[in-house]
Amino acid sequence: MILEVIVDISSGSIDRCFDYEGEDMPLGSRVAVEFGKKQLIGFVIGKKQTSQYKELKKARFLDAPISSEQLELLYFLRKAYNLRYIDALRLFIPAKLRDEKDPEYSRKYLTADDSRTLEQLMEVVGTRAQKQMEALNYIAANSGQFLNVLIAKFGASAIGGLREKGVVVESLVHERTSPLGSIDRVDKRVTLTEAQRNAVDRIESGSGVFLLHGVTGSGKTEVYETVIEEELKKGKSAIMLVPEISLTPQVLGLFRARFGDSVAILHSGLNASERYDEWKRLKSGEARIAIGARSAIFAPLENIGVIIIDEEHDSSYQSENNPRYDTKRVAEFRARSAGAKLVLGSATPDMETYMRATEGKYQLISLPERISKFSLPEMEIVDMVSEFRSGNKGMFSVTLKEAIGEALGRGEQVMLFLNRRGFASFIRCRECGYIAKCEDCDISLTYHMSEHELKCHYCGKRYHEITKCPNCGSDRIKQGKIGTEKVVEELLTLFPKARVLRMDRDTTGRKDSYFKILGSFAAHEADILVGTQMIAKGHDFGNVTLVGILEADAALYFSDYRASERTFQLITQVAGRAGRADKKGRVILQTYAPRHYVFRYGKSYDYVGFFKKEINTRLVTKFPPYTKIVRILVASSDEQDAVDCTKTVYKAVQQIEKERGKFVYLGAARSPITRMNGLIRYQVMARITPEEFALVIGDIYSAVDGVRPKDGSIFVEINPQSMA
DNA sequence: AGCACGCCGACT
DNA sequence: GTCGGCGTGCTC
Repeated sequence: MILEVIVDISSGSIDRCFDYEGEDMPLGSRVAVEFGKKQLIGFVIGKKQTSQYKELKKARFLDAPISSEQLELLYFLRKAYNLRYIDALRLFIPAKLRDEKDPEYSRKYLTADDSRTLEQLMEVVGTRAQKQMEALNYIAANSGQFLNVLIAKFGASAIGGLREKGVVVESLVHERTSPLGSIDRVDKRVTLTEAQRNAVDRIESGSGVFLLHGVTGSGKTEVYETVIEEELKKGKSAIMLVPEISLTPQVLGLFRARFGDSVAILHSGLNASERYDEWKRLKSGEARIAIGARSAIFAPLENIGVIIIDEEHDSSYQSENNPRYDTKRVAEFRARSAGAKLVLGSATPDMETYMRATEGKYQLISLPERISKFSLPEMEIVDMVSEFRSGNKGMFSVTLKEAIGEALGRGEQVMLFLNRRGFASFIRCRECGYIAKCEDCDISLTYHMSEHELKCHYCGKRYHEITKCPNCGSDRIKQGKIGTEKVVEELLTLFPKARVLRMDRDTTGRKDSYFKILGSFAAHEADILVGTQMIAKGHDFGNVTLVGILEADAALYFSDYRASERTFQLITQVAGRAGRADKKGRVILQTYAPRHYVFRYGKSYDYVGFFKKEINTRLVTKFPPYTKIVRILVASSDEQDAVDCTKTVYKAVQQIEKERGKFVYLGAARSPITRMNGLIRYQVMARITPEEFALVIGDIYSAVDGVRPKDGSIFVEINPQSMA
């Protein structure tokens, strides 16, 4: 039998089948092959009787990790995102299955030789070897430790000395960092509210895609859990996706408590063998619920009954690095091909999602009421322009200062949000709140220091630098951007006794420090938490009664068409942090644009009102969901090469436009971040109506594939989440 | 991705 | 004369 095999090398020129000889085996089988002179893993995606090649090498069957349903998904991914076979295949299998030579992720573990007493061992080591003695004592006191830990602690030579002297014993230990030992299922009988019951019934009796639009605290989670339970009863399986950031131990604990061992959790904290274990439990059917961040959409489940995407508006569902894909679209495809339902849940749905719901493409289910009697906190909007005019030049308004003082006085906690996204800085007049915007796109302009120009990132239009406000003539016009450090600094001069924690990109370099900071704030080891929107999600702190948003409008002016939408999401999310149970919360929102509609609707938690207003703006300015933004990013170490490649691509896309129809916009320019990792970046931007997009995207992909920067990369992004 | 083949500059 | 640079082409 001739097998058509995709080998495990990700390269454009090898993205095709190679023929091998082998026994009959199912499609999706994993095989061992010799490719050139290398031993590789490969995947069988086709079978045939004859080959045009004479001398075929043999493929050895290993296992069959990919189902036919997943293979369908493979072809979808390939077509929709121009992915290579192997890049898509890799999504379906844990890393472990790619490198078998890696034994069992076990680590060497050293223990003191227990056939002798510690005294005897110390004698062997000798008093001269200080470091070794120290290490030996440590090992004995802790009844052993991993080799790598010991080396990090005492140095390789000291540990080497102990091993040479034979005073320690080595063993291999399979390590599990987070023991997933059996957990008993707690039969938590939740009584659903009428609205929740209704939602469950509609989902269970229907099919297709549902948008579960529920305000913060309306109990979406119970709906998800009940739906999953019902599907399990029908003998089906379920996938539930959550934003990476909300995969907290608490959330996981809740699901484990409800579903016990039938849930497999795929999160970034797992090491390769833990991930493999969870994968195997799903593959074997031992676990029938997969919970995880976006990549869990590829979980090896059969007979899927429901796919749930919580916080569906979250930007982490869009993969920004290869392989690039949009989880919601993948989920929609997978649900349809598996005959499963898809439930998208959010308090602030994505514009596109909600539009589809209004068009009847998705079924809209609303949970308008909060479960608990406590209403959402009151929002106060403080006008920073009048604050500035009346002489307060600081970053805290009088109202906020007083409120912080009061909260601290009562021993309660405060969260302060600083809206700082991306790199771009907008230009704002501090006297009147004027913002420099593009005449054509109504998007804030970005100041480019090197060229002393203002630019629109969506159409590339350039404007002269301005030093005087065109609106009021003031010269207090400058880049509006403040950092968390400055907030903390000013905070400490105002409240010297307050214990302040800061959380942003800089303080959360390591993965676990994020949880550490939140944990320490939850334990009331600090009074005030200052951070970017990172702290807006998940995590409820019972003692937080005041939330301040310092630059509530900052996100409005990032050169991004989603600016208002993101601001609305942020306000809603942040408001959910203030006040719980018995303590009434207060939200203070500082802005230079108090009359902007996002605040009007945000204040009253009126998503639908906001949506209607915003969707109209999108229609007028021709942004998604009324268009698709196609961004082709060219990166090269050589400026001229980057320019040449960009020109070639631009011309090719221009040709496509000429042949297939009219785009809303097409242009080429330097990328907003011109340099990244030593590469010069240029981009071609297009805005295309959805109908035309379907016609031309294939051609655009092939045009891009035909261009190859010498030393760099080129790729296509659809509706990029950020323009960096 | 690797690895081989292949054609031009500075060294024993 | 040779060692070695990395450009191009191939892997069933």
